[in-house]
Amino acid sequence: MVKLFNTLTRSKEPVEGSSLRIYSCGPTVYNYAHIGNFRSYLFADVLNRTLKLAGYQVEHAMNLTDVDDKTINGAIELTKKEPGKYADLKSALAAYTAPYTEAFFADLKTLNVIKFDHHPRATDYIPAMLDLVERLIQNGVAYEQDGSVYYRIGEKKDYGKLSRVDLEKNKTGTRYNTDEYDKDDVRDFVLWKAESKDGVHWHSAHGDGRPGWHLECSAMIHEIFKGGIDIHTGGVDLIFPHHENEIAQSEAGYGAEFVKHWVHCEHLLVDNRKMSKSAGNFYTLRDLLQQGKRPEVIRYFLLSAHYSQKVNFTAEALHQAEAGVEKFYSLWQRLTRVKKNSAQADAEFAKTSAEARAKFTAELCDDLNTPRALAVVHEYIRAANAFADARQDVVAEADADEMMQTLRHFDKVLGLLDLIPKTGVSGDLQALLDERNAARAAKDFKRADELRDQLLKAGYKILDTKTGSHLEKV
RNA sequence: GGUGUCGUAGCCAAGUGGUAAGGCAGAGCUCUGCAAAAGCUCCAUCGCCGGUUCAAAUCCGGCCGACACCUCCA
Repeated sequence: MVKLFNTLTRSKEPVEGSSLRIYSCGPTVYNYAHIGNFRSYLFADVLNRTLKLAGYQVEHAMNLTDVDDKTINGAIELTKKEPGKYADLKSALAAYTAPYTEAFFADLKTLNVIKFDHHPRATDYIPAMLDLVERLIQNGVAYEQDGSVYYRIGEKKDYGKLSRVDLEKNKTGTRYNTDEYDKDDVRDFVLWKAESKDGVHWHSAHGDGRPGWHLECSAMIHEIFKGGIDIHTGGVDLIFPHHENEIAQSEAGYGAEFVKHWVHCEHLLVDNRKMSKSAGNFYTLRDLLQQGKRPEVIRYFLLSAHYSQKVNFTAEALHQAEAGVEKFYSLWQRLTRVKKNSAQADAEFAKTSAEARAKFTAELCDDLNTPRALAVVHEYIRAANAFADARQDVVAEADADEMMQTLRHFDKVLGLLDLIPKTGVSGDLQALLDERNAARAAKDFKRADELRDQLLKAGYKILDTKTGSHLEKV
């Protein structure tokens, strides 16, 4: 049974049921996603993987926001750059968002995020959104004003239950700019925005317009899951107003319970500061890869802190993550080359392994405690290395299997083994290694050390073991 | 102004009433021709002050210090 902290109740609650419907807020495809975004998507991945490891059936959707102010501005820029190329602004919008959508999927793959079942795009769900708008008007909680439709917050008695924002108090001392709005109440939020024929627009009973930001998630959840969902995830910044508004419109429009479990992931800081373009500490995944950072290291780094805590992205932290990944890989590679015999399995070690697997799962089931899960992994790595040390790298096949099976079990959530760098050792390198070992056997240590340095420069370090020498990528 | 989060060793980071997980870095040792890798050993009383309790990092109050949301934002 997995337990998750529920933002709605501010307490850890069990996830009931065996078949779960999950919706995670995904990217707005107006740019390449940054490392902070990926924390959130990786969090969704860890949730997904953990639930499956714990035996749940999972149907998981992550949306793509492809129509909003930012994407529309991008589309307008496109048409300015290449006048006449696009039939209308809507097709320019599609052209503008396509490469970022593609990049997003590529980036998820780079980080070894398991594919989600659905990736609904807002523009594919306009009818569903308009349907929700009509329901809200019929139910008396939304009203039209100059071609736009607004949600009347005053009608929702428990508005604010998720974020615990008290709009009555917030009304004064506020940053709302009243002049910009034609709404009955400044706090009301827009469901449907009137838009001229020149803008990105769809036809509706209220004239031409386009959806407000909050609308898509409610409509898509309703369409895809035909009802409420079990878990909804997103970054903490979405709690208010986005998720609060989603709750309001979904509950008022569809009636039934909307979301059982709200789970939010904290922000990532870079060098202890909020990441922002103006501060010059804004990194996309692509930027980092270009700097030579490895995806598996980024993945490990993001797992090393609990999702509910801020995590600080620094060069030092990344270095520490790299060391952790190396330890994991290095044991895996050791196991692939260990000499095997047909001796009986070591019962005590089998027990250690089984306990480690169980503990790993248990830690994750406890509100996705990845730091504790990693602690279990490290303890196991130590035990396994000690086991192999004691047997001078000659172990029973059954024991080797046990160890690999355990690492694979960890990897069902860690997702690191798929990203292991290919260690194809060329014949040239192998020849150098052989020559070095021959020199060493002949006690020509000067020559042996020269060759070792040469290999290191080529990017390989030598591991001398009882069963022979091996090269491992640095 | 409102709401909320956080402050644990040089660094990263768990633990939320029973006497401080794990990792990185560092030191010593084993192994090694020397190294590397691996293993073993060592390395903190939890921002400050007060309170509750047999017992507090963990609960309560105050203070100090970071930060987030309230506006597009993962």
